[in-house]
Amino acid sequence: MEIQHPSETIFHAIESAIKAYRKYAQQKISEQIEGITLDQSLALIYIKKHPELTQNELAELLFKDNASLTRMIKLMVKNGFVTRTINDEDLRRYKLTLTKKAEIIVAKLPQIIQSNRATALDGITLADQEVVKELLHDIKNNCKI
Amino acid sequence: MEIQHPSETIFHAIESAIKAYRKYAQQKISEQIEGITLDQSLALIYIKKHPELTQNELAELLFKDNASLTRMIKLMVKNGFVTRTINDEDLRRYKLTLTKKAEIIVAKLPQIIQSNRATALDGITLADQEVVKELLHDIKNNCKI
DNA sequence: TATCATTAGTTGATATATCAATTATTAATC
DNA sequence: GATTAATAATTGATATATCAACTAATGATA
Repeated sequence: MEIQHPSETIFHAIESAIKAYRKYAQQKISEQIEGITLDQSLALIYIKKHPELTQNELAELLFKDNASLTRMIKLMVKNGFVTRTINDEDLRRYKLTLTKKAEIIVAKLPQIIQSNRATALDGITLADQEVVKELLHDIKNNCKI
Repeated sequence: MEIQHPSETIFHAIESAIKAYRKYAQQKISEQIEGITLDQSLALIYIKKHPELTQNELAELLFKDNASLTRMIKLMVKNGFVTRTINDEDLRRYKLTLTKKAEIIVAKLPQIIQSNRATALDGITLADQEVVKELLHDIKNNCKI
């Protein structure tokens, strides 16, 4: 049985594109902000905008395993980006809050991220982006078990 | 500055789709073959088809760091999928060869992979796939520094 | 209200990602 | 032919991915 060579598939193209973007975005962030990863940056944005999110919900948004997120949060606390406090309404969960250091970072991020996205999507129409989003959404749904 | 929320972006859609596909593909492989990852499976296919590839070239095809691939190969040798022998023409590189165990696996893989891809791409036209591939290719090129 | 199921989060084990530094070999240049 | 540059692969340090097993708290139900 002859299958299409992996590097010719759409899946290869998808991985290739997202890895290139992540690498580029991380570089651009690192140029201006020290000691933070792309995912940590996104985590800060999410926490700031939706402070009520549970870690599990945050994990899903960031495409991370709960276990990974636990360790990521732990590291972000250690690195002084986030503080964790008890949530009196539900003792299973925690409240995550940005530190001042993180607030300063979050203030800088939008320009960087905006610029990264603009660079990555240069010359690509919004209409095409929507087509791609829909197709990717279909792939995702097709893969639900 | 208000930027588009990360989860609304095309990058989020890309990550979401590829992660769903990888998870699905891994599950389907695991159902039929024990003790091998999706990436290791792809590595076997590449090695079988292009035995002359260096580890660095292989790494690029699999979207892995050279360091990651070194460890992956080491593990595949340990797990009895691959043997490494000296390359007399260039002592810096190695020859990678599939073991019998791996040959049996590689014989089973095409059906599984074919089926996985078909499931993931169900209802999506080839024409649309090409559009997406092109757009992803553009993103990749835009992100080259 | 006692039992059971669900939810939120953690931990251990193992594999992989990433960057930088390093070794060994080969290629290029003078 | 000696020096330098480039290539192939490895290693160390640190972070993350993944699965399974686990604790603790809350919710549902009988």
